[in-house]
Formats: sequence, C-alpha cells, structure tokens
Amino acid sequence: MAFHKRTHFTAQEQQLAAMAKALGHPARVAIVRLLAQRQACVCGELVLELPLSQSTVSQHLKELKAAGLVQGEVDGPRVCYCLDAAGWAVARQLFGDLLAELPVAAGTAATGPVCC
Amino acid sequence: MAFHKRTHFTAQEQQLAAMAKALGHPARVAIVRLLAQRQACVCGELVLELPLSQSTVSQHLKELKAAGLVQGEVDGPRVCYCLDAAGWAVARQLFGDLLAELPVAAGTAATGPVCC
DNA sequence: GTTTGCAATCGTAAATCTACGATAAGCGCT
DNA sequence: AGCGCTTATCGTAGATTTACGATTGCAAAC
Repeated sequence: MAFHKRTHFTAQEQQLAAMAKALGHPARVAIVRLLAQRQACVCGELVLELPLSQSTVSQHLKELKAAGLVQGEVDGPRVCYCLDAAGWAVARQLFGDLLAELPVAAGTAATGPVCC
Repeated sequence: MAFHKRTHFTAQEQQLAAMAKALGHPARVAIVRLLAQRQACVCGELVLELPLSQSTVSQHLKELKAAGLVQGEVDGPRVCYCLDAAGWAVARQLFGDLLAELPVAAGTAATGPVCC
C-alpha cells in the first residue's frame, strides 16, 4: 500500500530536533534557567555558577545561540546574554504542535498505559 | 557575593535534558509523529516509512523507550509500539515549567529582540 | 522439529559531543 | 602604546552517537 519510505525529514521535524538537541544537556537547561531567573546576561556570572570551565560554558552558549534560543550582545568588555524571544516562540509553537498531534497527551491523558 | 558555583544540576534539569535529548534527532521526532498519527505501533511499518535501516530504527526506539516517551509490547511475532502517556505528561510538565520561568515567552512575547 | 518472519543485539567505523587548558581577540583604561 | 579584564577560539583527548550489515533470539506456522 504505497508506503513511500520518505527520503528526508520535514523542516519542522528538523528544527524541533535542533532545538530539542540544544536543550539536551543539563548544563544548557541550567543556563537557560539562569538567564530566565535573573535577566542577568553576563557570561562571567554563568561561569561562576556552573560547575564548568569558562571555555565549556562559552561553547554551550554558542550552541544555544546557534539554535536561536539565546542572544548575545557585546557590552563593552563583556558580553551580555539573554533569551531570544522569537526563538522561544518558535520552540513553544513546534512543541505545542507536536503535543497537539499526540492523542495521548491531549489534556485528559493517563487513563492507562495500554498500548494497541 | 556568594555565588555557590553549584556542583551538580537539579533532577528536573537532568530529566528535561534527557527527554529533550531523546527528541534531539529528526528521526526520533518523525517516529513520535508516526506513532501519534496512526495508532499504528508496528515496528516494521516505521522502518518502511523512514530512510533508515531496521537496526537503526530499533536503536532509536530503544532511546525513546529509555526516555520514557514510548512503550513497546510484544504482540506475537511483532512488537507493538505506542506513545507513553505518563512520559509525555512529564515532558509536558517539565517543558511547561521551564516556559513559565521565561519572562520572555510569557505569552505576550516578541516586543523586541532587545537584550539587557 | 523445522522453517519463516520480525525485532533486538552485536560488532564496527565514522562522526559528533563534551570537557579542558592554552592561546588569541576585543574593549576600556592609564 | 601598553595593561588588565572578559570572552571566543584552537587544539586535543575521551566519550558518546549514528549508522549499517550480520547475527541472534523468539513466536507462530508448517
């Protein structure tokens, strides 16, 4: 019955995966939460709070920036990081769309772990 | 002023990261969507629709199962996969909690990309 | 019991990720 | 120009991920 064995993934799937991947590390989740809690954007403070070296934190920030979840502005000698509103809107949208497709997590949910 | 340079990440951060990581690959997002669209759980059908070999699909399913997002039941000679309602409830909760912390994505959002 | 068909596991190679120290680059100040 | 502070990048090592073919395991059918 004509299963077309697709040769690629949709753009939505790829972008959702990219954003999920960016959040797929505890350190990056922690960074996001730190940026959210205090609007504090200074990179140095993140290094102070995280159990990671400066270069590692910088690398994580780079990935979050590449995923569009974080923004960095140069502010004099230091760099000011903050969450990217547009990126998070996209993330919320993509994840919401996925959840909407799930019959299971439609809000009622959890009637039972029964499968087919 | 007494930044305690935490030595570990919270349980929530770790579990959210684990689930995000599980969704951090287009193939796994596609698998979830396939399982959602048709309740079809049969592993073989997934292989038919995806541009991946049987062993690779099996590996992805294993990861999704480990993350608690997917369940597998043996049904005769074949295996029946479906979404794990409880796992998705947790994912929804964790992601929702994170979004709630973001001042930026609080619903209004997107006034501007201004940083600090 | 043997065969058949489906799915998991094994073994593997290549690519990517994670972490660090060391080094460079940029900015403000003297 | 030169110095100090902050961040990015480089180079590197080890671990993990991704993908595949080949093999094994299991349940039904013959």
